[in-house]
Amino acid sequence: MNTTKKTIKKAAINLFYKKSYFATAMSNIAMNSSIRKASIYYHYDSKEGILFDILMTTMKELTVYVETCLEGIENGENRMRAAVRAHVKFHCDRQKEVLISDSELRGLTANNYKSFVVLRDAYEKKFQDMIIQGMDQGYFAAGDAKVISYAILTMCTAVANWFKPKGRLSGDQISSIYEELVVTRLLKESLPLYSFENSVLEE
Amino acid sequence: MNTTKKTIKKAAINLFYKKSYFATAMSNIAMNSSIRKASIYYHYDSKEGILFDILMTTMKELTVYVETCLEGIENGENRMRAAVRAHVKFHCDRQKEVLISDSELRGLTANNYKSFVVLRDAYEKKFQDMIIQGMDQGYFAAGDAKVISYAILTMCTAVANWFKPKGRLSGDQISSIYEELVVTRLLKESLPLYSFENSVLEE
DNA sequence: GTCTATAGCGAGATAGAC
DNA sequence: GTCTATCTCGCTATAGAC
Repeated sequence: MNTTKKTIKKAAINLFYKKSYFATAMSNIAMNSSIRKASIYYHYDSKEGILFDILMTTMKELTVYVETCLEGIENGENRMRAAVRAHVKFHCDRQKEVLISDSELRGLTANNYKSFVVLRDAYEKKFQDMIIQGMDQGYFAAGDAKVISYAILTMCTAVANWFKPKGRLSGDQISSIYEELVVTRLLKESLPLYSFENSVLEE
Repeated sequence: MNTTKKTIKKAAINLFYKKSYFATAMSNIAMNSSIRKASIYYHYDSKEGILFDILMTTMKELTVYVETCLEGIENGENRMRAAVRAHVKFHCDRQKEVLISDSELRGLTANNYKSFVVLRDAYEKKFQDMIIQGMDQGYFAAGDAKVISYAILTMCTAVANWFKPKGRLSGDQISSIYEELVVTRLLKESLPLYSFENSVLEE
């Protein structure tokens, strides 16, 4: 992707985040890219094209990032820990893009919407499978796997709603807190007492 | 509020939920209210006036509902349980309005935005205070109270993102699951072993 | 209280010069 | 590849009849 296109995309990310997709005009994007609005159409077919580009690349990069962080980890609990860490970290580092991904899907026409949802569902399924496997094999506490998956994913995703880049805690610190909250508390809490010592010794 | 105004508000809620605030035109609202768009301006000053009405009444009703559900409950843990149940139930029952409240704040001009945020912050502070008190008094496990508050509130709020009115689980069932997830797992998990029996017997 | 008609504006997108 | 100029459309909001 050439420099101008990158500039346009970055300006769009800032504006869609700040004002929302529909409230952002092509002229706004143009002004923030130091270009005339007609020139944008050399790089993108339409306004929706910009949104689609942002959404797809963000979703793909999230998927790749989490996969990279899981590489080489065999143990199921540790994979879950790494996945939560990576998901939360990405949602701190790429706050604007992921918030757009969360709230601007209604800006997509049917086909583009479908393309995006395929990626998102595949991503979410990986988390669900990790949780279900843990429950099946007993290293995570039993529970309604679907609901617990939603609870965990939405909780980790929502970090992007309140994270402040210059706040008290860094993205890494928040990732660590969430790793503990999710895996130690949410997923392992209700192990029966008699197995508690075992589960500690086994790790 | 008269019948016509209620009809307009209800149509707006459906459209803002489905298409977003900015993508909804006054003519859309008019059509779904079986009225001409000019007639809307007899009931509301502006399009933003409709949004503001929806946001404020929803926030106020949420606050009143949760307060009502807490009435007469003294025990701190039980208050937290009731608050989570009520919050989640409301987010199932009033799914459309709360999703608008979550994603359309950028449609408000400065003064209206401030008015809304005052209500929202006051509401969230009640949850935070319950959590902090529980940690101080030791019936909730220690942790970063701020982050845990955010984690809990965003997780419970996000139920509105995936809840399906005709799905497998009712709002009441989901409320129960979340009550357990939040209070038993997230907030009580890491009590040290020696106090575990005590904390069970004391309840 | 609701209507028809329209003002006034800014949007997304295109044409064609350079 | 970027520009100026412009098309066409639909938006929020208002005027004034009934």
